[in-house]
Amino acid sequence: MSDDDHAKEVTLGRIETEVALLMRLGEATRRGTGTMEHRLLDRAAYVILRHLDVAGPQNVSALAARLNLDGSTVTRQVSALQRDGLIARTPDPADGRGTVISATAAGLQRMAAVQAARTRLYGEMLASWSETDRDTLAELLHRLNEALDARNRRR
Amino acid sequence: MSDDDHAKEVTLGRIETEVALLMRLGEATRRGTGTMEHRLLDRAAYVILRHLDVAGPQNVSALAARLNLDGSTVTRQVSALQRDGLIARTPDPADGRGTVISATAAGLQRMAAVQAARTRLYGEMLASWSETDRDTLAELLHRLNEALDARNRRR
DNA sequence: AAAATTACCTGTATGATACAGCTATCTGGG
DNA sequence: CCCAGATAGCTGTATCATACAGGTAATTTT
Repeated sequence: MSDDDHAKEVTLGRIETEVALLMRLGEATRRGTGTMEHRLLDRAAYVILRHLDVAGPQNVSALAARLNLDGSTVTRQVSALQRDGLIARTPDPADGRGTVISATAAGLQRMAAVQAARTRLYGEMLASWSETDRDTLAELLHRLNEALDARNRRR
Repeated sequence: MSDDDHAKEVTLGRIETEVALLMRLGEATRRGTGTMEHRLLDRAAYVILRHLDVAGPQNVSALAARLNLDGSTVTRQVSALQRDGLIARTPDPADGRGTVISATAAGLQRMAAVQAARTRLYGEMLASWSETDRDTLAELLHRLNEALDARNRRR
């Protein structure tokens, strides 16, 4: 193995390490902030509402595919969200089997509150960072996610 | 709000979005690769073995504190790992209450295999990236994790 | 119009985790 | 030296997120 290959290997190992760590820390953070605004929405509820916000009303299968979740999981999450009045189910006019899920005003508001709390948290944590570094992090994370997503979908 | 503040806000929002997405994609990837080398170790087992590898034998409480997990969770994970012969429990000579957890050769080997598989995966996914970008990603993720960790511990 | 597919739901199982309570051990102030 | 309180680890129990398998109803294909 050449020196270059070795350096590349080391870097990939570091990325692997840091992503694994981030997963754990992210979990812990989500749980730790539970007493505050976060407990308002659990994990899946948040991502579902976010997705409905950016992508608009859609049916369960579309959500499941987009979020890499089993349909049954989304069904249950959606049921819980409906119980809490955060989403509404309406029959799909174009397909009698389908139900269209749409976020309610309350749901969007709740989601926005959690989002704001989290953004604030990142603001505090990254207060000492340069704007350039923050920007670069956002950009590289975005590209990493694209790569992960592409890989997940391909297989 | 000044233009600068606004830009900062936007960047933080992007980071929040991308981290949330990464959590979901990471989960999906972990599950999706389950048929291969990954199924050899479940999530917590991997991080425990990794930590034992880098930080050496230690007792349950130390592991729990380091990994931001409840002691009971670590106890159970460790029991499963012991059942599979991947770690060994020995009484702590310095403290009759404690048990020292150490990775076995089999455990380290298993962990290394998973690590290699994941590193390979990142290599494929990030094949088109420049070495500079990969390096920057590793560095910024590291700093992000430090920030998250500091925040978790403070509270 | 029968067959195949799709959408959603429900039953059931698994895994990771937390919290509360237990026992054994340790430690520091009288 | 001894007891009160702290600590280490374990076990019981609960919750949550998720998957897979199977069911029903509606749709699409042939």
